[in-house]
Amino acid sequence: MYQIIIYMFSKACEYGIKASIFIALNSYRNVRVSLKAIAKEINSPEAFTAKILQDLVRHHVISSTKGAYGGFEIEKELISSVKLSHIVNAIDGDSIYSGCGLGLHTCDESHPCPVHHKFKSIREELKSMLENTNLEELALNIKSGASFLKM
Amino acid sequence: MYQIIIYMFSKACEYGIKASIFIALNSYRNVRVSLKAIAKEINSPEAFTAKILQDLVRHHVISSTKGAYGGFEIEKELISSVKLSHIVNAIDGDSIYSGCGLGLHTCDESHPCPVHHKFKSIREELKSMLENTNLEELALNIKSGASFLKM
DNA sequence: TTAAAATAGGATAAAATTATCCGAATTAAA
DNA sequence: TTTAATTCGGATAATTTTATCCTATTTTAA
Ligand code: FES
Ligand code: FES
Repeated sequence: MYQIIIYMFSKACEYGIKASIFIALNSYRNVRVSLKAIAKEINSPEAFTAKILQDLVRHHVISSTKGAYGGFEIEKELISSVKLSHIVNAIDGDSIYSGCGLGLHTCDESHPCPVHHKFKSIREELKSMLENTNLEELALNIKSGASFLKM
Repeated sequence: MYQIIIYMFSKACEYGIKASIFIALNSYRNVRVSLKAIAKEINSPEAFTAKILQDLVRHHVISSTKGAYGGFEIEKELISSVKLSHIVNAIDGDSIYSGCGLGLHTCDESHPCPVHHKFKSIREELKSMLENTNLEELALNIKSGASFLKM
Protein backbone atom coordinates (compact mmCIF):
# COMPACT_ATOMS: atom_id res chain seq x y z
CA MET A 1 0.00 0.00 0.00
CA TYR A 2 1.19 3.47 -0.77
CA GLN A 3 2.33 5.85 1.91
CA ILE A 4 0.96 8.88 0.18
CA ILE A 5 -2.40 8.94 -1.45
CA ILE A 6 -1.97 11.89 -3.69
CA TYR A 7 0.41 10.27 -6.08
CA MET A 8 0.80 13.61 -7.81
CA PHE A 9 3.49 12.34 -10.11
CA SER A 10 5.14 9.09 -10.94
CA LYS A 11 8.82 8.88 -10.07
CA ALA A 12 9.47 9.21 -13.79
CA CYS A 13 7.63 12.54 -13.83
CA GLU A 14 9.37 13.77 -10.72
CA TYR A 15 12.74 13.14 -12.27
CA GLY A 16 11.63 14.55 -15.60
CA ILE A 17 10.44 17.80 -14.07
CA LYS A 18 13.49 18.27 -11.88
CA ALA A 19 15.86 17.40 -14.71
CA SER A 20 14.13 19.84 -17.03
CA ILE A 21 14.45 22.62 -14.50
CA PHE A 22 18.15 21.94 -14.05
CA ILE A 23 18.70 21.81 -17.79
CA ALA A 24 16.84 25.08 -18.24
CA LEU A 25 18.91 26.70 -15.56
CA ASN A 26 22.11 25.81 -17.38
CA SER A 27 20.80 26.57 -20.82
CA TYR A 28 20.44 30.20 -19.79
CA ARG A 29 24.20 30.20 -19.40
CA ASN A 30 24.62 28.27 -22.65
CA VAL A 31 25.90 25.28 -20.73
CA ARG A 32 25.02 21.82 -21.85
CA VAL A 33 24.66 19.33 -19.00
CA SER A 34 25.43 15.65 -19.00
CA LEU A 35 23.24 12.86 -17.68
CA LYS A 36 25.76 12.35 -14.95
CA ALA A 37 25.57 15.94 -13.79
CA ILE A 38 21.79 15.93 -13.93
CA ALA A 39 21.37 12.74 -11.92
CA LYS A 40 23.78 14.04 -9.34
CA GLU A 41 22.03 17.38 -9.06
CA ILE A 42 18.52 16.05 -8.76
CA ASN A 43 19.53 13.00 -6.78
CA SER A 44 18.10 10.41 -9.14
CA PRO A 45 19.26 7.04 -10.45
CA GLU A 46 21.37 7.66 -13.51
CA ALA A 47 20.19 4.92 -15.86
CA PHE A 48 16.53 5.47 -15.09
CA THR A 49 16.95 9.19 -15.57
CA ALA A 50 18.54 8.47 -18.94
CA LYS A 51 15.36 6.75 -20.11
CA ILE A 52 13.26 9.69 -19.07
CA LEU A 53 15.53 12.20 -20.77
CA GLN A 54 15.30 10.13 -23.93
CA ASP A 55 11.52 10.42 -23.73
CA LEU A 56 11.75 14.16 -23.32
CA VAL A 57 14.11 14.41 -26.29
CA ARG A 58 11.76 12.34 -28.46
CA HIS A 59 8.94 14.67 -27.52
CA HIS A 60 11.09 17.72 -28.25
CA VAL A 61 10.82 19.07 -24.74
CA ILE A 62 14.60 19.12 -24.49
CA SER A 63 17.34 18.46 -27.03
CA SER A 64 20.45 16.32 -26.80
CA THR A 65 23.89 16.19 -28.36
CA LYS A 66 25.79 12.97 -28.49
CA GLY A 67 29.49 12.48 -28.04
CA ALA A 68 32.18 14.18 -26.06
CA TYR A 69 31.12 17.58 -24.78
CA GLY A 70 27.57 16.56 -25.52
CA GLY A 71 24.64 16.64 -23.14
CA PHE A 72 21.16 18.08 -22.77
CA GLU A 73 19.87 21.59 -23.26
CA ILE A 74 16.78 23.63 -24.03
CA GLU A 75 16.81 26.43 -26.55
CA LYS A 76 16.87 29.60 -24.47
CA GLU A 77 13.97 31.20 -26.27
CA LEU A 78 11.79 28.17 -25.63
CA ILE A 79 12.28 27.84 -21.88
CA SER A 80 9.40 30.10 -20.99
CA SER A 81 7.06 28.23 -23.28
CA VAL A 82 7.73 24.78 -21.87
CA LYS A 83 4.90 24.02 -19.47
CA LEU A 84 4.79 21.38 -16.77
CA SER A 85 1.99 19.78 -18.71
CA HIS A 86 4.31 19.23 -21.67
CA ILE A 87 6.79 17.37 -19.53
CA VAL A 88 4.13 15.28 -17.88
CA ASN A 89 2.48 14.49 -21.20
CA ALA A 90 5.77 13.41 -22.70
CA ILE A 91 6.47 11.01 -19.86
CA ASP A 92 3.08 9.67 -18.81
CA GLY A 93 1.19 10.06 -22.05
CA ASP A 94 -1.59 12.49 -22.78
CA SER A 95 -4.58 10.53 -21.61
CA ILE A 96 -4.29 12.69 -18.55
CA TYR A 97 -7.33 13.67 -16.54
CA SER A 98 -9.60 11.42 -18.52
CA GLY A 99 -9.62 8.75 -15.86
CA CYS A 100 -12.12 8.47 -13.06
CA GLY A 101 -10.82 8.96 -9.55
CA LEU A 102 -12.49 5.76 -8.45
CA GLY A 103 -11.51 3.75 -11.48
CA LEU A 104 -14.75 3.75 -13.44
CA HIS A 105 -14.16 3.10 -17.11
CA THR A 106 -14.36 6.79 -17.97
CA CYS A 107 -15.03 9.94 -16.03
CA ASP A 108 -18.45 10.83 -17.31
CA GLU A 109 -20.56 13.72 -16.12
CA SER A 110 -23.72 11.81 -16.91
CA HIS A 111 -22.61 8.65 -15.13
CA PRO A 112 -20.52 9.98 -12.26
CA CYS A 113 -18.81 7.95 -9.60
CA PRO A 114 -19.51 8.85 -5.96
CA VAL A 115 -16.65 11.30 -5.73
CA HIS A 116 -16.91 12.80 -9.20
CA HIS A 117 -18.24 16.22 -8.26
CA LYS A 118 -16.01 16.49 -5.26
CA PHE A 119 -12.88 15.80 -7.24
CA LYS A 120 -13.71 17.55 -10.42
CA SER A 121 -12.85 21.03 -9.26
CA ILE A 122 -9.62 19.92 -7.66
CA ARG A 123 -8.58 18.12 -10.78
CA GLU A 124 -9.37 21.10 -12.99
CA GLU A 125 -7.36 23.30 -10.72
CA LEU A 126 -4.40 20.98 -10.93
CA LYS A 127 -4.75 20.75 -14.66
CA SER A 128 -4.75 24.48 -15.21
CA MET A 129 -1.84 24.83 -12.86
CA LEU A 130 0.21 22.37 -14.89
CA GLU A 131 -0.75 24.11 -18.08
CA ASN A 132 0.17 27.51 -16.75
CA THR A 133 3.42 26.83 -14.99
CA ASN A 134 6.47 27.18 -17.20
CA LEU A 135 10.06 26.15 -16.80
CA GLU A 136 11.32 29.70 -16.69
CA GLU A 137 9.64 30.63 -13.44
CA LEU A 138 10.64 27.35 -11.83
CA ALA A 139 14.25 27.78 -12.90
CA LEU A 140 14.36 31.35 -11.65
CA ASN A 141 13.19 30.27 -8.23
CA ILE A 142 15.95 27.73 -8.05
CA LYS A 143 18.45 30.37 -9.13
CA SER A 144 17.32 32.80 -6.48
CA GLY A 145 17.40 30.15 -3.80
CA ALA A 146 13.66 30.29 -3.28
CA SER A 147 13.28 26.62 -4.02
CA PHE A 148 15.40 23.48 -4.19
CA LEU A 149 15.89 20.43 -6.37
CA LYS A 150 16.99 17.98 -3.71
CA MET A 151 17.10 16.88 -0.06
CA MET B 1 4.64 4.84 -17.10
CA TYR B 2 1.24 5.65 -15.71
CA GLN B 3 -1.62 6.67 -17.90
CA ILE B 4 -3.01 9.12 -15.40
CA ILE B 5 -0.83 11.45 -13.42
CA ILE B 6 -3.16 12.27 -10.64
CA TYR B 7 -3.09 8.92 -9.03
CA MET B 8 -5.75 10.11 -6.68
CA PHE B 9 -6.11 6.74 -5.06
CA SER B 10 -4.42 3.42 -5.21
CA LYS B 11 -6.56 0.60 -6.53
CA ALA B 12 -6.78 -0.60 -2.95
CA CYS B 13 -8.31 2.73 -1.93
CA GLU B 14 -10.67 2.77 -4.85
CA TYR B 15 -12.02 -0.61 -3.89
CA GLY B 16 -12.10 0.30 -0.22
CA ILE B 17 -14.13 3.42 -0.81
CA LYS B 18 -16.58 1.80 -3.17
CA ALA B 19 -17.00 -1.22 -0.92
CA SER B 20 -17.64 0.99 2.09
CA ILE B 21 -20.32 2.89 0.24
CA PHE B 22 -22.04 -0.31 -0.79
CA ILE B 23 -21.85 -1.69 2.73
CA ALA B 24 -23.28 1.53 4.14
CA LEU B 25 -26.10 1.42 1.66
CA ASN B 26 -27.09 -2.03 2.84
CA SER B 27 -26.54 -1.37 6.50
CA TYR B 28 -29.32 1.22 6.37
CA ARG B 29 -31.61 -1.67 5.54
CA ASN B 30 -29.97 -3.84 8.18
CA VAL B 31 -28.59 -6.10 5.51
CA ARG B 32 -25.17 -7.63 5.88
CA VAL B 33 -23.31 -8.07 2.62
CA SER B 34 -20.85 -10.78 1.68
CA LEU B 35 -17.49 -10.32 0.05
CA LYS B 36 -18.91 -11.96 -3.03
CA ALA B 37 -21.77 -9.51 -3.30
CA ILE B 38 -19.47 -6.57 -2.71
CA ALA B 39 -16.94 -7.57 -5.34
CA LYS B 40 -19.69 -8.15 -7.82
CA GLU B 41 -21.33 -4.82 -7.10
CA ILE B 42 -18.20 -2.72 -7.29
CA ASN B 43 -16.62 -4.79 -10.03
CA SER B 44 -13.45 -5.66 -8.17
CA PRO B 45 -11.33 -8.80 -7.82
CA GLU B 46 -12.72 -10.83 -4.96
CA ALA B 47 -9.58 -11.99 -3.19
CA PHE B 48 -7.91 -8.59 -3.36
CA THR B 49 -11.06 -6.93 -2.10
CA ALA B 50 -11.05 -9.37 0.81
CA LYS B 51 -7.65 -8.10 1.90
CA ILE B 52 -8.84 -4.54 1.82
CA LEU B 53 -11.98 -5.30 3.76
CA GLN B 54 -9.85 -7.02 6.37
CA ASP B 55 -7.84 -3.82 6.69
CA LEU B 56 -11.00 -1.79 7.13
CA VAL B 57 -12.25 -4.20 9.77
CA ARG B 58 -8.96 -4.02 11.68
CA HIS B 59 -9.22 -0.25 11.65
CA HIS B 60 -12.84 -0.40 12.78
CA VAL B 61 -14.15 1.39 9.74
CA ILE B 62 -16.49 -1.51 9.07
CA SER B 63 -17.33 -4.64 11.03
CA SER B 64 -17.53 -8.24 9.96
CA THR B 65 -19.30 -11.39 11.01
CA LYS B 66 -17.84 -14.76 10.15
CA GLY B 67 -19.71 -17.86 9.12
CA ALA B 68 -22.90 -18.54 7.26
CA TYR B 69 -25.10 -15.49 6.93
CA GLY B 70 -22.09 -13.47 7.91
CA GLY B 71 -20.67 -10.55 6.00
CA PHE B 72 -19.80 -6.90 6.39
CA GLU B 73 -21.74 -4.00 7.82
CA ILE B 74 -21.44 -0.59 9.39
CA GLU B 75 -23.38 0.37 12.45
CA LYS B 76 -26.17 2.60 11.16
CA GLU B 77 -25.49 5.40 13.60
CA LEU B 78 -21.86 5.55 12.56
CA ILE B 79 -22.32 5.83 8.82
CA SER B 80 -22.48 9.60 8.81
CA SER B 81 -19.34 9.87 10.86
CA VAL B 82 -17.16 7.72 8.63
CA LYS B 83 -15.14 10.09 6.48
CA LEU B 84 -13.29 9.30 3.29
CA SER B 85 -10.11 10.17 5.12
CA HIS B 86 -10.72 7.34 7.58
CA ILE B 87 -10.98 4.81 4.80
CA VAL B 88 -7.92 6.11 3.05
CA ASN B 89 -5.93 6.20 6.27
CA ALA B 90 -6.87 2.63 7.07
CA ILE B 91 -5.70 1.40 3.70
CA ASP B 92 -2.74 3.58 2.80
CA GLY B 93 -1.52 4.53 6.24
CA ASP B 94 -1.74 7.92 7.84
CA SER B 95 1.45 9.52 6.61
CA ILE B 96 -0.80 11.20 4.13
CA TYR B 97 0.07 14.59 2.72
CA SER B 98 3.43 14.68 4.37
CA GLY B 99 5.23 13.78 1.18
CA CYS B 100 6.65 16.25 -1.30
CA GLY B 101 5.08 16.30 -4.74
CA LEU B 102 8.49 16.06 -6.33
CA GLY B 103 9.84 13.45 -3.98
CA LEU B 104 12.01 15.56 -1.69
CA HIS B 105 12.58 13.88 1.63
CA THR B 106 9.90 15.94 3.33
CA CYS B 107 7.58 18.70 2.26
CA ASP B 108 9.09 21.61 4.11
CA GLU B 109 7.94 25.20 3.85
CA SER B 110 11.43 26.42 4.53
CA HIS B 111 13.06 24.16 1.97
CA PRO B 112 10.42 23.93 -0.74
CA CYS B 113 10.68 22.03 -3.99
CA PRO B 114 9.98 23.93 -7.21
CA VAL B 115 6.28 23.12 -7.20
CA HIS B 116 5.65 23.38 -3.47
CA HIS B 117 3.65 26.57 -3.43
CA LYS B 118 1.73 25.67 -6.52
CA PHE B 119 0.63 22.34 -5.12
CA LYS B 120 0.12 23.25 -1.55
CA SER B 121 -3.30 24.80 -1.97
CA ILE B 122 -4.53 22.00 -4.14
CA ARG B 123 -3.37 19.45 -1.66
CA GLU B 124 -5.00 21.23 1.24
CA GLU B 125 -8.21 21.39 -0.68
CA LEU B 126 -8.11 17.70 -1.34
CA LYS B 127 -7.31 17.00 2.25
CA SER B 128 -10.20 18.97 3.63
CA MET B 129 -12.49 17.39 1.09
CA LEU B 130 -11.53 13.91 2.25
CA GLU B 131 -11.97 14.93 5.85
CA ASN B 132 -15.37 16.43 5.23
CA THR B 133 -16.98 13.88 2.99
CA ASN B 134 -18.84 11.16 4.83
CA LEU B 135 -20.22 7.82 3.78
CA GLU B 136 -23.80 8.86 4.34
CA GLU B 137 -23.90 11.47 1.63
CA LEU B 138 -22.09 9.20 -0.79
CA ALA B 139 -24.47 6.34 -0.10
CA LEU B 140 -27.52 8.54 -0.50
CA ASN B 141 -26.34 9.66 -3.91
CA ILE B 142 -26.02 6.07 -5.00
CA LYS B 143 -29.47 5.33 -3.65
CA SER B 144 -31.04 8.22 -5.50
CA GLY B 145 -29.29 7.28 -8.73
CA ALA B 146 -27.22 10.45 -8.73
CA SER B 147 -23.98 8.49 -8.82
CA PHE B 148 -22.77 5.00 -9.63
CA LEU B 149 -20.40 2.38 -8.29
CA LYS B 150 -19.42 0.75 -11.56
CA MET B 151 -19.06 0.85 -15.34
C1' DT C 1 43.33 8.20 -36.58
C1' DT C 2 42.70 7.13 -32.18
C1' DA C 3 40.95 7.67 -27.66
C1' DA C 4 37.78 9.47 -24.53
C1' DA C 5 33.29 11.24 -23.40
C1' DA C 6 28.61 11.17 -24.18
C1' DT C 7 23.84 9.79 -25.56
C1' DA C 8 20.78 5.81 -27.36
C1' DG C 9 18.67 1.69 -26.72
C1' DG C 10 17.91 -3.18 -25.75
C1' DA C 11 17.80 -6.62 -22.18
C1' DT C 12 17.22 -7.68 -17.60
C1' DA C 13 16.57 -7.23 -12.57
C1' DA C 14 14.44 -5.41 -8.37
C1' DA C 15 10.70 -3.54 -5.94
C1' DA C 16 6.05 -2.27 -5.32
C1' DT C 17 1.33 -2.99 -6.27
C1' DT C 18 -2.32 -5.74 -7.60
C1' DA C 19 -4.31 -10.20 -7.89
C1' DT C 20 -5.06 -15.26 -6.93
C1' DC C 21 -5.19 -19.61 -4.35
C1' DC C 22 -6.03 -22.50 -0.61
C1' DG C 23 -6.75 -24.14 3.88
C1' DA C 24 -8.28 -22.82 8.67
C1' DA C 25 -11.67 -21.03 11.64
C1' DT C 26 -16.29 -19.64 12.58
C1' DT C 27 -21.21 -19.50 12.40
C1' DA C 28 -25.97 -20.63 11.47
C1' DA C 29 -29.32 -23.58 9.69
C1' DA C 30 -30.93 -28.05 8.56
C1' DT D 1 -24.11 -33.02 14.49
C1' DT D 2 -23.30 -32.22 10.06
C1' DT D 3 -23.09 -29.23 6.28
C1' DA D 4 -22.83 -25.12 3.87
C1' DA D 5 -21.62 -20.37 3.86
C1' DT D 6 -18.48 -17.17 5.24
C1' DT D 7 -14.45 -14.37 6.89
C1' DC D 8 -9.37 -14.74 7.97
C1' DG D 9 -4.73 -15.22 6.88
C1' DG D 10 -0.63 -17.09 4.80
C1' DA D 11 1.69 -18.12 0.53
C1' DT D 12 2.35 -17.17 -4.07
C1' DA D 13 1.79 -15.24 -8.73
C1' DA D 14 1.15 -11.54 -12.17
C1' DT D 15 1.68 -6.94 -13.45
C1' DT D 16 3.49 -2.45 -13.31
C1' DT D 17 6.90 0.70 -12.07
C1' DT D 18 11.43 1.66 -10.98
C1' DA D 19 16.19 0.68 -11.52
C1' DT D 20 20.51 -1.37 -13.53
C1' DC D 21 23.72 -3.19 -16.98
C1' DC D 22 25.95 -3.49 -21.17
C1' DT D 23 26.90 -2.52 -25.91
C1' DA D 24 26.49 0.45 -29.95
C1' DT D 25 26.88 4.86 -31.85
C1' DT D 26 28.27 9.55 -32.14
C1' DT D 27 31.27 13.40 -31.46
C1' DT D 28 35.20 16.11 -30.17
C1' DA D 29 39.87 16.77 -29.16
C1' DA D 30 44.47 15.33 -29.09
S1 FES E 1 -16.72 9.67 -12.80
FE1 FES E 1 -15.28 9.31 -11.24
S2 FES E 1 -14.17 11.17 -11.24
FE2 FES E 1 -15.64 11.53 -12.79
S1 FES F 1 8.46 20.64 -0.73
FE1 FES F 1 7.70 19.65 -2.51
S2 FES F 1 5.58 19.83 -2.19
FE2 FES F 1 6.35 20.83 -0.45
